[in-house]
Amino acid sequence: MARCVEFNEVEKIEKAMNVFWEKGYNATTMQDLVDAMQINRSSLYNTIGDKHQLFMKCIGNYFDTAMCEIKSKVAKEKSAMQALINMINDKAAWIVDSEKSCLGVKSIFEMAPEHNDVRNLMSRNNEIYIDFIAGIVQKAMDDGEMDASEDASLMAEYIMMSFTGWKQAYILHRNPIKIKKMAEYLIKNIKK
Amino acid sequence: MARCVEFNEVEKIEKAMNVFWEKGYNATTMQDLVDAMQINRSSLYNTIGDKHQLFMKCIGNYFDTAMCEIKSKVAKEKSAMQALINMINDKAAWIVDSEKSCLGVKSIFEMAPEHNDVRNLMSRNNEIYIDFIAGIVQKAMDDGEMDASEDASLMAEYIMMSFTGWKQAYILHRNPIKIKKMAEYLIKNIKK
DNA sequence: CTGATTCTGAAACGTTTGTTTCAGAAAACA
DNA sequence: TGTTTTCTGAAACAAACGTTTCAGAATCAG
Repeated sequence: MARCVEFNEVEKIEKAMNVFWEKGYNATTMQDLVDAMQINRSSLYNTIGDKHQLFMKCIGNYFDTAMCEIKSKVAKEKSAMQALINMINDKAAWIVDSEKSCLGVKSIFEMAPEHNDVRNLMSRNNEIYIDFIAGIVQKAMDDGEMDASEDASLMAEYIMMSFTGWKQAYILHRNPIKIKKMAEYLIKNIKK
Repeated sequence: MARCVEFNEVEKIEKAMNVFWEKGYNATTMQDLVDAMQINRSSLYNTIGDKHQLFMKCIGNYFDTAMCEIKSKVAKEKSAMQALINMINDKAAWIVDSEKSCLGVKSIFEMAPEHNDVRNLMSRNNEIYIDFIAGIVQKAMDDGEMDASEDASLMAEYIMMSFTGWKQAYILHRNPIKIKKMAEYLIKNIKK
């Protein structure tokens, strides 16, 4: 028998993810990745694959983490509307706190338009995420806590898309107060 | 005396802009640019400068064009609120029509976080654009056509940021109807 | 036409890129 | 311990990158 793989793949993927997150796909070199992952080039190519395959695993992992996080946060809250409000405020705080952009958004604009495999993966993931949020929105509507004049999934997408706009504004102006106001205005709009 | 420059710089910049627009900064090669601009490498370096300088001129030109366009469109409309509605619908239609992403947004997410000169230029340009829209919003508020409970410049930014979200959604799902609904919902929200 | 100057095209530059190779170290089993 | 298999590290690879160079063509003034 021979040796077995000695590194935790998920752990390494996470480190690679952070590099892509910070620099974007094209600006990230294999050297950057090898350095950050603390792994040999050969092992990387043998176990994970080339740059593109690694990237795909990273955005997969990014989504899994995000999905996991939102689910656990929502589970802690009884009121659906309150869960949504928390989510919005959390996102607003996260946008302001994090130095980095958002790997999801960054990848959509950099890669998705010209790389079908990236677009398909992100599209599928995004749909799952939206569906989950739509479920909460529907519950908030059913409970009479939220304006029910619109479709739940449209509202879910509307909320999610706002986050992208906020990130853009924050990259440009670095004004935390503005983001806070945006969050407040969004909450006001979706409330009954 | 010697020869003088024989090409129209603005015209060439525009062609370069379209390449960056389609591919993004890092994925665009000098070869792509030389081919599209129909200009020699030497002339390019002698008159405009290197890749980064060319890019800066491109996003400058992008903004100038966008600013010019919005001003002429707004000038045609008497009602401020109607001008805003037209702008929103135009943007929604443009997002669906254009194969390309948006050079502005693309550059903000790809370049602005790590390139201060890009961020500064785009931040300044964006502010000018927002101020212009805020002026129209203010007029719509003064005329009693728009909900005046919020700050005009916040509302202007809120509208602009929505466009970024729409573009993201359209890249992922290519669903024109969804974008149309988003535009309708936005208009409903800002109306009095 | 002549001479001065600038623009042009292609070739060459030195890096940097993503990827592969391969000899040797490390680990598991008998 | 010996054998087998796999993992590791560094070096090497070809291709592509942004940029520079330079001889010659093109343009002007006299």
